[in-house]
Amino acid sequence: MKTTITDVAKHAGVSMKTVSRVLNNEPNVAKATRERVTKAAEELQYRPNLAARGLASSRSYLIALLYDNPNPNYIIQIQRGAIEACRRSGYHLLLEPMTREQASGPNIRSLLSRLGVDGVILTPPLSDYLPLRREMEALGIRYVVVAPGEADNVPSVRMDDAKAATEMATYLIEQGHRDVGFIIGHPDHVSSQKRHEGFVAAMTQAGLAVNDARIMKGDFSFRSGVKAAETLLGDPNDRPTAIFASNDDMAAGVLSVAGRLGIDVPTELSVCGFDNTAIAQIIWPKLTTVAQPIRKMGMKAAEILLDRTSGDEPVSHTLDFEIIVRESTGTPH
Amino acid sequence: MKTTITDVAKHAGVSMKTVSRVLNNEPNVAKATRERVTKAAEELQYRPNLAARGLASSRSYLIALLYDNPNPNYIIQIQRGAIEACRRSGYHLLLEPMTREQASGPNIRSLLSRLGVDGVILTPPLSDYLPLRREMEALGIRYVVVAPGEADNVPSVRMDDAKAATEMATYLIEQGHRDVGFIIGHPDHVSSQKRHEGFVAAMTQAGLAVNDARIMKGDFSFRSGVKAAETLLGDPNDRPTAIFASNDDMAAGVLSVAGRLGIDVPTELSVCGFDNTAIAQIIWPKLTTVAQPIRKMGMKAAEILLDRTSGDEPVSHTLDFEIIVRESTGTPH
DNA sequence: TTGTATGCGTTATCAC
DNA sequence: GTGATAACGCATACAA
Repeated sequence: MKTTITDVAKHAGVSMKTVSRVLNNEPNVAKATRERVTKAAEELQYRPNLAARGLASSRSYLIALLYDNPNPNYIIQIQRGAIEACRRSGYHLLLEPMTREQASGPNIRSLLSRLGVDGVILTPPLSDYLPLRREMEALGIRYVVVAPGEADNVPSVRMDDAKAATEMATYLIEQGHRDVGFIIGHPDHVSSQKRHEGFVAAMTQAGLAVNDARIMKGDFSFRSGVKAAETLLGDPNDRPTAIFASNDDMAAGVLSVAGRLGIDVPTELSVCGFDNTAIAQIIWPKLTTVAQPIRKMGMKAAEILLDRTSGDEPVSHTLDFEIIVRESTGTPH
Repeated sequence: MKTTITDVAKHAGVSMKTVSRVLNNEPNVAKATRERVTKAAEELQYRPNLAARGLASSRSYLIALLYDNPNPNYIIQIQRGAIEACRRSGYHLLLEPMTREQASGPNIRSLLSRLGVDGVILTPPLSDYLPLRREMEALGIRYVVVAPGEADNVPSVRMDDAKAATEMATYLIEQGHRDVGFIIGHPDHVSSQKRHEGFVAAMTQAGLAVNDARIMKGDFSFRSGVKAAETLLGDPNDRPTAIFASNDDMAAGVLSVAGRLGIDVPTELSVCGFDNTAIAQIIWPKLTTVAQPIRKMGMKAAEILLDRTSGDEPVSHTLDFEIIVRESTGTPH
């Protein structure tokens, strides 16, 4: 039924060690032998046994993804990227959703050590959860954090929110907009602050005044986008020609208010968001927005974990975002 | 560093076999011995090694979730449920995203057998992908399909779309609506047809005529919802008092048209969707919709896999949906 | 370039 | 009830 490495060895007329060498692409095998073994493995439909391999090498060929209360799209993309990297190295991805409470509870230690995974990926908000990191370090488990708030001295993968916001605002300015409204995100998120800073930087760089009346406070919700837009667009004689919302949900809120007020987008008003979530494409007109390299972050995180050659110095990678121009922005008139 | 079963045995003054017995809750162990072993394991912070256990028992303690082009929210919820069930049994969930092409390619066989998982969960649209199922059967891998189109003779977990649509429509009728519009989903999805059938059944049961002019064809997209609503609501003198869209995206489209036309929801028009996706709560007014028991389906699927006691007869489970009433529906006036 | 012997940590077999 | 001892399938020193 199950063909083992010994069967292959017998079939190829070599020792199991040689088979092992071939299977793991180790050097020092004659070309002819290698081919013979490969062929034998093929014929016997040999598949290495993960458990046996793991036991012998004291590796699990597994890495774990830890997350809490995920934004489904975000976490799915992280997963995609991580899995892609795993497959290239014969690894598999284990899922471990957990609340902050669980992450700090007494069980986390047993959970982590029981897994016996070769590495762990931490996603927000777990990325900034220090007790969890401590635990991993105590257990000697390699880990990479995704999009941490602070630039700690740990392996991490991130995106430059401020730079992205600057670039998006600059795009708006280049389109000819001079009077741009901005809706800030939830005050508890580091990204809110950074995106706001990035926006201000772009305006300043362009020599444009940042009018406080055009800066609204939101909380990342559709509803808060609606409210901000009602204020921003309330006076027909004093409206910005563009509104930059800190995320897509709020931008969608702006769009709905514009529709209600009979303001055509993008001819009378340009609207852009941030995150490139599903709603950006669902809604109409489709949103111009910033796409975070989420999939790539997941991939890179896994790669860092799987790359055993890398030294001990923690590597921090900043990946490129992308400005996605759709139908919700244009030149003012 | 790593405490093994032998360490625990020594510490407790018994043989490793006895420890194994205790750990696996096997019978034939004196109560006192059992306690002594448990205590020793506790003190030594013993954690069983997955790989070793798997090798010896020829089980992997892993089940795999196969999916293709997932709706993020859907798959995340399936994952949550499956993981919950897995944890209760000391299992872990492996993720295997794959396209239909991959699932039918030559690699699938090696991938499946290499995994050595103890079971596989298939989610739509892979649930109805027969070649994949064949492969699993040939390999002798246990599997459960989630929400298959046809009621085959395989273990499955599903929801009754038609019944849910009937119940939702009945709710509308009970609110006093007599003239209800309906937007059909994408023609390629089995659920579209079933939801339509369910709607018609409710109307018929209530003795209400199903006016063809009130039945629109959509494709599950926001845009198609907009178009359907424009037709349905175009004539101020001939409008339905409620619109039932086959999914939330289309319902959101209806909402946006209503907003543009100055039709107040829910006082002048009731709108409801299906699926309870994120947009149902993001948008305003929040959508009345049908919540599929997605998490539970994932959980049930995993349970079926992990329940070795169940006989050979394939079990099909139909789980309960839930009608979620929010702000987008009310009584007509 | 190839082979032999041993061990990884657990479960399973059988004897006591 | 309990305990030796042999698998499980592979990797890894160490030899040859």
